Amino acid sequence: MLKNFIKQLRITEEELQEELQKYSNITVHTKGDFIIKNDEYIKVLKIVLRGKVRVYQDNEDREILIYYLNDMETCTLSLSACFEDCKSTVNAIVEEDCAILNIPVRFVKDWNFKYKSWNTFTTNTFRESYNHLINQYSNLAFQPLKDRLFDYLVSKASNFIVKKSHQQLARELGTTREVVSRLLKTIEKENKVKLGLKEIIILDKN
Amino acid sequence: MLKNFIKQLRITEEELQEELQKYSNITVHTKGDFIIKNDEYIKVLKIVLRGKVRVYQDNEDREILIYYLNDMETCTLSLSACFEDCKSTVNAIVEEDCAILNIPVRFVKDWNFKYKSWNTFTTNTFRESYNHLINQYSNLAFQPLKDRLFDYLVSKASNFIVKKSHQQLARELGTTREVVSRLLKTIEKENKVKLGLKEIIILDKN
DNA sequence: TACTACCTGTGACTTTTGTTACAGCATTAA
DNA sequence: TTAATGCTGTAACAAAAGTCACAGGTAGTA
Repeated sequence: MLKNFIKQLRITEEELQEELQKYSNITVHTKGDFIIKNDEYIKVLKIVLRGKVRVYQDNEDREILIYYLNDMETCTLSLSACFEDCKSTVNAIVEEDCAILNIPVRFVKDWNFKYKSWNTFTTNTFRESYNHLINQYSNLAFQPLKDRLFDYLVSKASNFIVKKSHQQLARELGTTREVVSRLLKTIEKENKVKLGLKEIIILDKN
Repeated sequence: MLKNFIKQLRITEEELQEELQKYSNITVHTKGDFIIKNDEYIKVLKIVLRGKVRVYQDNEDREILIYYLNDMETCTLSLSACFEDCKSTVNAIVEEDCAILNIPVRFVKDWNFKYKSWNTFTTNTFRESYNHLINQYSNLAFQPLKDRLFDYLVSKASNFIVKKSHQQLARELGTTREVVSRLLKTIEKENKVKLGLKEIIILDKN
């Protein structure tokens, strides 16, 4: 699995490959495990090799999704923490059993100037995350919840189907279950989705 | 002014200092000038040496502030664009006359692995911007507008005074003038601010 | 002075979102 | 089978934010 990662990232330097072998380790986790907890120090860079992790912020009784980590994705916030010792401001919880590559923070920073491919990797991670977050931000600012919900469904659908409960959707969008139920009903009346139990079928992507 | 920048960023490599001298140029702009326009290609990294620039996204009739650039601050989005040719998704407008350092994108990427101090600079820029944006994001998600407005006033106050019109505040917070006027009035009734013409005095920071 | 362009205040109304409360189903474990 | 738990639907109400309309103030300037 580490080899996949090395390949996917185009880590060509043999020396870096060896360092990765030597200093990183792979851990496995099952659904519901917390990978990162709010207000705890971040000591390793977490890269999801396989599985799915939800990274979110919470606020009293509500939450908002920051991002999902899927196969071969890196937690940008823990990457950021590698460059300055700091506490996490988010939680990360395993949604699908996963294998995680853990790289102690002290290496991540050094490698950044030592290995070109690592430099490219960290820069791209930051860049993509930043652009993604700006989009999220302006959607949150401008789009009514109904549109954000529908767009979210479309983005998360595989084969036009989203297998999530209203509660989950509410969490990820930073709202409440009742509101999601209500909005889904109105979207259904517009013939854009069909609602089932823990399953939503997208009928019309516009 | 370029020397200030070199000093402030701790750019120690003489070779990089020379490259900066050689390839970058400084432009001056007056209030109201657009530095970056939505949907235009980004060709240079913009660093504000002196002055103030407002970077925002717009959406039909409303806007939302992404960030302000003050003395010695770098436009993270144009930095991001240096690593992949792309169009701007924001506008940047001069709010206070300014001097801007322009570095053609092709250098920025190369320097990132060539000069350690440049690498540190770009990484820090990304890191700080990302953290800042995550805060903005979760405030937008969780805080009522009244609290965001008050916090914003506190953050922008110098000597407990904010010299902005309600219209400006509305723009920066992604809302409308009437809403700001109304909220400011209720905050004034709570004796937390005192309203004047184009001037708001903070009385109580809590 | 008179004109213009901003700026602020505010009432009345609408829309969106959140809250409370409850009912009915489905699924799983005991 | 029964109980418990989680999922969905929905009415009724409350609060927050946005919209419309208009009045009056201030400052610059022609």
